[in-house]
Amino acid sequence: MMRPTTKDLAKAAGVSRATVDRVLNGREGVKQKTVDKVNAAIKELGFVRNIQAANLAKSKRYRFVFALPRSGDEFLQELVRHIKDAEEAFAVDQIWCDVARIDENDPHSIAAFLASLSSEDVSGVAIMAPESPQVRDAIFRLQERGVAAVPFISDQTTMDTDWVGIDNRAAGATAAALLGRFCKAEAGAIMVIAESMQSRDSLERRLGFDAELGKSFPTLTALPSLETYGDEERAEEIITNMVKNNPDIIGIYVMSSEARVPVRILSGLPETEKLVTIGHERTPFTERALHDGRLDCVIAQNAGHLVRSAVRKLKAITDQRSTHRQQEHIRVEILLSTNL
Amino acid sequence: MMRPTTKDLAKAAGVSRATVDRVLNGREGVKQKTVDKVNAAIKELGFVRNIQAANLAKSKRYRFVFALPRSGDEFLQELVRHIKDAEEAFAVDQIWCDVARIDENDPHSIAAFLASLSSEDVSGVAIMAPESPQVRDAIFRLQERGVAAVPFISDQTTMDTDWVGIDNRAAGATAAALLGRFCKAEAGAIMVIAESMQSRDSLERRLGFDAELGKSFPTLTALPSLETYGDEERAEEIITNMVKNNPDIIGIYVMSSEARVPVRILSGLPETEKLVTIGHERTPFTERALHDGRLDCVIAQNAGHLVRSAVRKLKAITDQRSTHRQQEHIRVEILLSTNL
DNA sequence: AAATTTTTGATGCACGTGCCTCAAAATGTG
DNA sequence: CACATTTTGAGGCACGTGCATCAAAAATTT
Repeated sequence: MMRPTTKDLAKAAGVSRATVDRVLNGREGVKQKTVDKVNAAIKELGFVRNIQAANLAKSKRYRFVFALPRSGDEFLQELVRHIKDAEEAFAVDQIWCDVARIDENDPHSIAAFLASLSSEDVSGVAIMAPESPQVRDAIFRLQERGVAAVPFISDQTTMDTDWVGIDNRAAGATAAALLGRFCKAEAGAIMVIAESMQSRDSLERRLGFDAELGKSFPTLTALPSLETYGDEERAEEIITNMVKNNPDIIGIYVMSSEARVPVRILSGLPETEKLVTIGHERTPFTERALHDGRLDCVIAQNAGHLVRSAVRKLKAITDQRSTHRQQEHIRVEILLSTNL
Repeated sequence: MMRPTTKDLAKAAGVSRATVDRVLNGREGVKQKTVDKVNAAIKELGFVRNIQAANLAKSKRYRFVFALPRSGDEFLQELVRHIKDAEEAFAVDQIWCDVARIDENDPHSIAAFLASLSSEDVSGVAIMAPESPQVRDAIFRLQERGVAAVPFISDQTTMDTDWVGIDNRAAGATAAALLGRFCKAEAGAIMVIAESMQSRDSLERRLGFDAELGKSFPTLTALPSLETYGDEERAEEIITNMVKNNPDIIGIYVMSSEARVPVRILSGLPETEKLVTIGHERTPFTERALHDGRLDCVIAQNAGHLVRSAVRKLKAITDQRSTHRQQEHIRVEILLSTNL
């Protein structure tokens, strides 16, 4: 019930507390033999450094920054809200959280922002930005300077270990599985609406979607992805066209994380009223849409979990601990009107 | 970026650190006027006690006990596994977790067990047991002795504030919604299999199930609940009978948290092979069953979340903090083979 | 006003770790 | 061997809070 302390360690290893300190904090000028002795004692006693006491001694405080895109609709607001909540919840652990807005389409400015952060005043950053060489480099240099970094929701291929977000392939496959099972018709076409197919996230969702549809529902065909580019007029035009030209549409998959515009347009078209429609992310809008039937199902990643997981990961990296993968795995959630 | 300390508080309130200490820890012999002064300063500075430092000073360690039923199959094992994991993950916070097995059907022995716990060596208990007057009383006395307590998965009506578990009504409703949508037939009967309808959990699931089925799928009828009482032979007999006598069964809802026995029996009956089947809880068995199609869907409460939520709640109570409800809300998860 | 009680202040140690200084011991070099 | 260099030890202060003790001040009673 009592954890061994550095004092116990010193006694067990037959060295002084000063030497234990040197080994624990990786300082210079200790003979390999002594290092080994201490490490052996650590193992034998099952010593775990008391981080609370260490932080107290160092007056350490954590400041974590969430770098989020400047543009975005409700889902982004949800994230910001949960970051504010987390700030409160983690206050007892001496953790501060901040939001910084970055221009997602300007890798140069993102890199510049990351370069401006010093480990003096920022312990870690959660970055939501599409991958690009500049950003990847900036993240790398950030880590070299001793600032923890995790990709947040948007993935950076190079650092998949500490990634915080869902498996987008699984998300797409889940959407397909539900669409397939919800559609009563024997055969037909599925309309797929995305914001853009440039991002890895969209591509992976589409891959997962097609794979599952082909495997489990071969009588359903997915139409080519419509890209709205976040432009409302364009969205209206291409969606209306697609509906007019494809009378055999029996289901709709809104792949983008902001479902508001597409769903609003769809509910204005009488042809799509009774079609099975699936969207992404829980927001005030999608909640309402689930209730009144404009959406039949929502595939979501829990915004609160995302934020808290990012915080825990950043803290673990800062503390030089390993994270428990299992605990930090973000689930692909399925929302119906019954389980909100 | 720097939190105010008790020193700052003392200065701001115009009193000594000793008096601040008396007020913060509710000791006797302080004039009301002085108490008010200190409280005003707390508010003004936004003072938050540094729990890490306090625990260090008190050499406080947390020991939490999970009181789980003695009998149970895979789901219980999952819980135990996650408790072991949590033990590791929370070690940095000086938290120890233990499992104690109780006889769920003997309220007297449960009460005796709870009575044996003293706040000296146990900080809190998560209790998984059906409600009964004896247990309720024992929990009450436990709390009076300064031991935190939360109902765990099985609910205790009287203390719904700190309850850790899912909304079973919503779980039942979700099962109904999915069964309804997954069944391609126009009309038919749904078989419902439970371990026992004595527990509140089962009753609430059934209530939610019937409500949603009646509301959204009026052409489907739910048959009376079959109760297996955890007896394999009995289960085989009543399930087989029910299938023989109801050729119009088109879906099956296995309501109990241990789906193994019923599903095994069902897959031995040719009549039920292609029927839509929904079960509860993620276990090695249900995962396999999802993959090979014996189960179409699983409604689950995340065992890891349950455990960690219980630990955080118990810690918050012990620290005399309020918990963030939002964060601790356990979701009704929907699992398909695509989102495991 | 004196005696008593209540309230407050001053001070110091403890918790486990980080970090510093200075001296002592061990090791290596010519 | 003497000397320089590397490695280790001893000790102490700091972090923010809890918990003592003892004396001083203030309020209350007689």
